[in-house]
Amino acid sequence: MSGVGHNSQLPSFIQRVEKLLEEKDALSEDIKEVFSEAKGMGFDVPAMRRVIRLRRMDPAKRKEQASIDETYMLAMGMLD
Amino acid sequence: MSGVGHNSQLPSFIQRVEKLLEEKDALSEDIKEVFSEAKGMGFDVPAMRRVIRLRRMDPAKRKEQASIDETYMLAMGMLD
Amino acid sequence: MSGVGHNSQLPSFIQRVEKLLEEKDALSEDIKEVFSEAKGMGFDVPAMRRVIRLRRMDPAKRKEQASIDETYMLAMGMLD
Amino acid sequence: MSGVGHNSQLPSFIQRVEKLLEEKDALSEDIKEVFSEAKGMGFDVPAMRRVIRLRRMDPAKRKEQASIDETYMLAMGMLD
DNA sequence: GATGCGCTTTAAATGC
DNA sequence: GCATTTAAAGCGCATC
Repeated sequence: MSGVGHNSQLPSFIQRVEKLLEEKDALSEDIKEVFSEAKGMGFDVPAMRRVIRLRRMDPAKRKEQASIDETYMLAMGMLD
Repeated sequence: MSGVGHNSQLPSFIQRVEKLLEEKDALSEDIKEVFSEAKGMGFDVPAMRRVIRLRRMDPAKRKEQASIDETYMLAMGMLD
Repeated sequence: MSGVGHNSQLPSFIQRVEKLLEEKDALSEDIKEVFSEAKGMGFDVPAMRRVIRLRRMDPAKRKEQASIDETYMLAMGMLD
Repeated sequence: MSGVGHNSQLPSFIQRVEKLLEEKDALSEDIKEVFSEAKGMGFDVPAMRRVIRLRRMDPAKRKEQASIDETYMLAMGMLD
């Protein structure tokens, strides 16, 4: 069974989430505009996304992953 | 070919995006907390998400979809 | 630390997975073709997908979800 | 408007897709088992997935991407 | 060992 | 074909 919450409280929760979602949407728009501007100056947007993802990773974890990847690629003959 | 942009301008773009992403992350955290609070009061969080998704859809589109779905479900014998 | 596996065994595992992935890709292609054919006859593909998704759900679970959704939508004044 | 297709034909399309989906599910299970076996022998499954993804990319495209990534990372001071 | 759940990441699909 | 939006998969964790 689900839903023992008092349903009169539901609108408040829903509206709080919706307000936050609207703010998220606005930020997504802002990000899109930055990428659009960068693209207009000749930058490669997917590459920018990849770099940003790497920068957001923990550096130690990133190095560890790169090390394992290299080991596995070597074992697969992908580095010759 | 990609990347004719002047790379000295890249850090500015990247940093602008990263700042916006941090704000998005903060909002995601806020949303998570609202759902957590709602869950603590007995609400069904996946159901809340479904309702929110419906509310964010264009009403006309929502009705149209529901109508088609019903037609197809009827054709599939799912409504007996 | 990761990767105590004997790397000489890695290619076998990788190739087994890749073969299975190719078979999955072929099936995905087949599915795409069925939808394409259906679309060509006037069917609404996204609606078909929604119906299929519903059919793949456990019926009891589906009913339970629909019931909760209705309760919540009622609480949100979406059913008037 | 959607749905000019003759609905008596819908079940056939739906069932064809569902059959293919079941086959896909079976393959997904098989893949999961291979990874589970590999994991049991000490291999790093996420790393295996990354390697497989790289292997499935077009080599020229992969090289091109790596090159751009390096350029951008250099511009961001991530390679010092 | 397998089940469920929340979160993250990845892939697919839709629409322009 | 490309970009956005949406759905699915995978992973970690907790539990039984």
